[in-house]
Amino acid sequence: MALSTPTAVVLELMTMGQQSAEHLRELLMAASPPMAAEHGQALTAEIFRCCDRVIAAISRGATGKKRKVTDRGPATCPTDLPLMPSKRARGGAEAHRVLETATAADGFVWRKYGQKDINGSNTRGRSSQSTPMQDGSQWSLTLFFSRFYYRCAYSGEGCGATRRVQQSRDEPAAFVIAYYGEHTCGDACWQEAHAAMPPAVVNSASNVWGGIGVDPNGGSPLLPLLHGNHTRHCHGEDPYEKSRGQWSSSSSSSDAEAELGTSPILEFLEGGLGVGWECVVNYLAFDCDLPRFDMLH
DNA sequence: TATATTTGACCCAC
DNA sequence: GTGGGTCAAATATA
Repeated sequence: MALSTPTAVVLELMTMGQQSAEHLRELLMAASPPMAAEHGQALTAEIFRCCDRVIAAISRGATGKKRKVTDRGPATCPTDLPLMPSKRARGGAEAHRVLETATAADGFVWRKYGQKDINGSNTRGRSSQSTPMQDGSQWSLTLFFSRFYYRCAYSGEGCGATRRVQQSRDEPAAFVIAYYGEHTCGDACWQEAHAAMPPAVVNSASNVWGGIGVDPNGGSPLLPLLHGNHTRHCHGEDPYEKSRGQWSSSSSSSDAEAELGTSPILEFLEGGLGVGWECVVNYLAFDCDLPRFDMLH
């Protein structure tokens, strides 16, 4: 079946986008004054370019290697004792809950150990749109929130502190960070983390990264730094993918296109959807809410 | 090669 | 049955 996969759907949508852009260009050439037509030509060219990039990226991704299916067999460690409190019980046992809008850095070194899509049945906190296809069927593009689980990098030394990061439903521009347990690794880990943690600063006014340092969180999302216009000016790096790397200090923000490309989805959201989507599907949405496609009819 | 991240699967509470 | 938390093999990266 041609449209049975999200990849096929994206390709179909982008092809439709190309057609629409072509139509728009024709309309602009026919009806607009020279200046507007010139502007419109540039815009449609941009749309074409974005569509091409998305299609190319998706096509590459479709042939990429896949994770091998694991055979874990039955109950791996039936004798394992729970290291954490009861899963459900932890919901009311969190030690600290923070609404972060500036930075997720808290000075500790965290290691990501899991990620889950949350509240798939909850319409609040996600966005969706229906997309009629050329074959008459209709698909909905649904954005789910994901929740990220981190534990202290010193968990191997007995530190039982964990952290849970989730996009705020009430305030999508913020992250709710919940802390569980206490750091038993002492001041050492905190100080060590701070020693290697230059302040991460984003000049939101100019949309240029500045004073960028090493991500101290070992994978924790600094996503609140990446909102809004930053989606097009982050040097083309996926903040999650680069969790172990260094934040780019380049100021060539306008050159994002040339440096994008680590992820088809990233390209899709960075360029393919264009400015109109920028405020909605920023990095926050990019990695927390990978688009999903559900058949309506 | 070591280390960190990703992600499918498992387990458990509700 | 479903949602959420965690595990651990596979994979990526330095």
